[in-house]
Amino acid sequence: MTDTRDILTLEHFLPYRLSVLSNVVSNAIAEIYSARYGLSIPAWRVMAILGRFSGLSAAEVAERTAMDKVAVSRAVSQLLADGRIERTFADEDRRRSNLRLSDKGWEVYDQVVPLALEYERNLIASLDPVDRDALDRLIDVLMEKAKALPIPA
Amino acid sequence: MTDTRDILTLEHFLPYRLSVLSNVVSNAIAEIYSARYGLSIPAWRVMAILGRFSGLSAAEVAERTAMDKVAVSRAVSQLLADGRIERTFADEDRRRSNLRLSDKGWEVYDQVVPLALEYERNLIASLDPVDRDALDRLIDVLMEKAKALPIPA
DNA sequence: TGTGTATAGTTGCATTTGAAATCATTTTAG
DNA sequence: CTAAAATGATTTCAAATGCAACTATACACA
Repeated sequence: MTDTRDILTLEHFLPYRLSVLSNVVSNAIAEIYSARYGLSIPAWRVMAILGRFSGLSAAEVAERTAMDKVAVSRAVSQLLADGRIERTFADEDRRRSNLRLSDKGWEVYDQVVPLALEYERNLIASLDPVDRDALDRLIDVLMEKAKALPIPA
Repeated sequence: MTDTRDILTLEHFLPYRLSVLSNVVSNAIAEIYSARYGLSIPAWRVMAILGRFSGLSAAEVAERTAMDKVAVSRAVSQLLADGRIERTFADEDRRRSNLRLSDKGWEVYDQVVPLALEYERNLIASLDPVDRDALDRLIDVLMEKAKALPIPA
């Protein structure tokens, strides 16, 4: 009978390491648009996804950004108020919104995106192509696994 | 003169991918202790670090967990109220706290840690040893780089 | 010693967040 | 055709979070 105690070493615990890394990176990116354009993280996420897929509904934005629908709703209000997106409602179902960047929104988008991409380039600059592929693959594998894993008993 | 527009593809953008992965994993882990033991994420982080390094001050907890000192202060109050940690103040500097798990705290710790470790094991179960090493190394490299990178201009 | 500065930790306040309730519209079933 | 259920989106309210101000103790040095 052993009475050894399991010890959790945070600095080696993958979930913790991911969380710290993700926070540092997200905060750095947020600097690009928060101070300069007064965009919250949710607001920028909405703009980013609309830059890629124009005409999505609020629910589709939520799904594609992994955001809460309340967060999307609030970000959309703010962006509408600032004139950075436009909204119509679908003819065939007038509950359903159609969201897209306005000209003003595209201007912001065109300023922020190159900076965000540059940050990413710098971040991975020290990785060789093999490492970059490995990183992409590992994230995909972990993501799939995490989604499939049952909530621990 | 080209007028191609940079498009940010969120699903390929590393900071976004990290954020989503980290959220999914953190939420799964939080399930282990939040519902069952009424522990918030900050409270559990404090317990986890005290299980590893007993006697730390609040500031040292903050440093080692990458938490805000206000968050630590509040988590400490809560844990004291629940009787899960004990606090004394250092003789040589009575501002400085000494925090440690109580017997009751260790009981919770001993329940949660094996489940957290099991979750981690399951998460990386499909990675071979080479991939696991690569993952650890890549996180370290990115972490160092992220800390060193200037806030984007 | 006394005065100014630094440090550990807490508290107050304003903002953000999230869950649940609500509103409006559409779809389904009888 | 209507009543009930479902869906897209917003609002409400309570809890979590973060910054700045504050308290208490310690240190520096004239």
